Amino acid sequence: MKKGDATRTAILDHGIELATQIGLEGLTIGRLASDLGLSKSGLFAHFRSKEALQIQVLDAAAERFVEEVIRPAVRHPRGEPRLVALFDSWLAWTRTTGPGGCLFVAAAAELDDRPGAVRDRLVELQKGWLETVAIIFRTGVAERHFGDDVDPSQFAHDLYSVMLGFHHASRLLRDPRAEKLAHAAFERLLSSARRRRATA
Amino acid sequence: MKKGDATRTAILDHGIELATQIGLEGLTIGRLASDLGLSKSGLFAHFRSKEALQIQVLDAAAERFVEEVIRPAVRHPRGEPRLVALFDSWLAWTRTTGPGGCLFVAAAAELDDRPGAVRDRLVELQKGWLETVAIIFRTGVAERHFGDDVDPSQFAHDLYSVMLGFHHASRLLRDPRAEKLAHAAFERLLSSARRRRATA
DNA sequence: TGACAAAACGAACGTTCGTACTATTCTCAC
DNA sequence: GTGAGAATAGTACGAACGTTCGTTTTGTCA
Repeated sequence: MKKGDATRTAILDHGIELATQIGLEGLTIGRLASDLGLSKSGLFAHFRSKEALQIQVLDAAAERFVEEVIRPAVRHPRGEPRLVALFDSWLAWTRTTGPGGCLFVAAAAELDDRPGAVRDRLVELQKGWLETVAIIFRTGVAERHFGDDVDPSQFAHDLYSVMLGFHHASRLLRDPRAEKLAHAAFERLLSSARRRRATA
Repeated sequence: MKKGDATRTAILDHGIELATQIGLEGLTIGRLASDLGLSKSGLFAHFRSKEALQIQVLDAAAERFVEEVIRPAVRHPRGEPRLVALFDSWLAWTRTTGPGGCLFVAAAAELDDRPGAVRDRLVELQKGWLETVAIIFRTGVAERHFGDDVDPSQFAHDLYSVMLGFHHASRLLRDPRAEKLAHAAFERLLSSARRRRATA
């Protein structure tokens, strides 16, 4: 059990890249196979349905996401520095994943009206991600960087909105100011979450 | 030339709805035809390629968007009230369009890596929309509701980010708090744009 | 090395896709 | 009411889709 796992990994790696560009539904077994120099049936045998392939692509991407975005961030000091690191590594991630930006952003819009196991898995992953952001934010409340009157899940939602906005400006509009806009929005978000100085 | 235009309109109407749910690419001539009780070839004759159909669906949606979102908003007083109205009518729009939310949000993620005439048209429309938001914001600066140190295009970008976040929470996550989260984010955006009272 | 399993192959399936033709039916101005 | 032209239907096409099957190649360990 060695060769098989190697190809499977290669398939998923390329699958992530492809799905980011043309969508999880647009991801095609034939295309995937010919890109990797495999036969359609040979590739198909690894997964036994397209749905399984899609889910495993999602899971593989999530694994990489944890490794490349979350893990590096939690090495930074709790609170605001960790959040800043998270934001930065997320920005880097959208470049890393290949020319398509972030798979999860692409999949979110694609699957939001398509019930099924793939959608369910994506929702799970996204909820987990938002929860992670909220948890990291809470470390900032504990460190007294942020006010305890700020709802962590609201903060997580707002931060993700910033990221979605960046993705839109950067990937669709090809706006060269995208990164600047995102940083400004992030800074505004942070400053509104910081502890009020004099009041109450 | 009367019957033809009627069917064409019906096709585009249903096309908008369908494209919102399954994407502009997933939008299929056969499906569209059978839904409307037309033959594939009969429907196809109205547009002479799928690309033309997609672009006309986009244009039809844009027309409706102006009618349902922008026009009602500009009937409100310049400045902040107009912006609030715009935000509210946009929220209403995501419900109106059918069960799929906003076509443009869905199309944005789908087409961001697919070069072609459809993408070009979408980018045009989106830039126009952001410009409209910026213009409305400027009326608020003129009315001294907002500070003149705020970049209108940054504001437009931030507002659209809030909308993207709402779409994500509402359509993918089915979060019942989606609307509340969006309103809070919008309020935070507004308050940070308002004129500083005492400083500088 | 030989035996057994894992992995990849090639061909075919039924379906659906977009598009190209031709033929038929409908609509409306005269 | 009829004739012209628009609107729709019908049929066929090549390609690609996901999937199944039986076979062949490759890898692994006793």
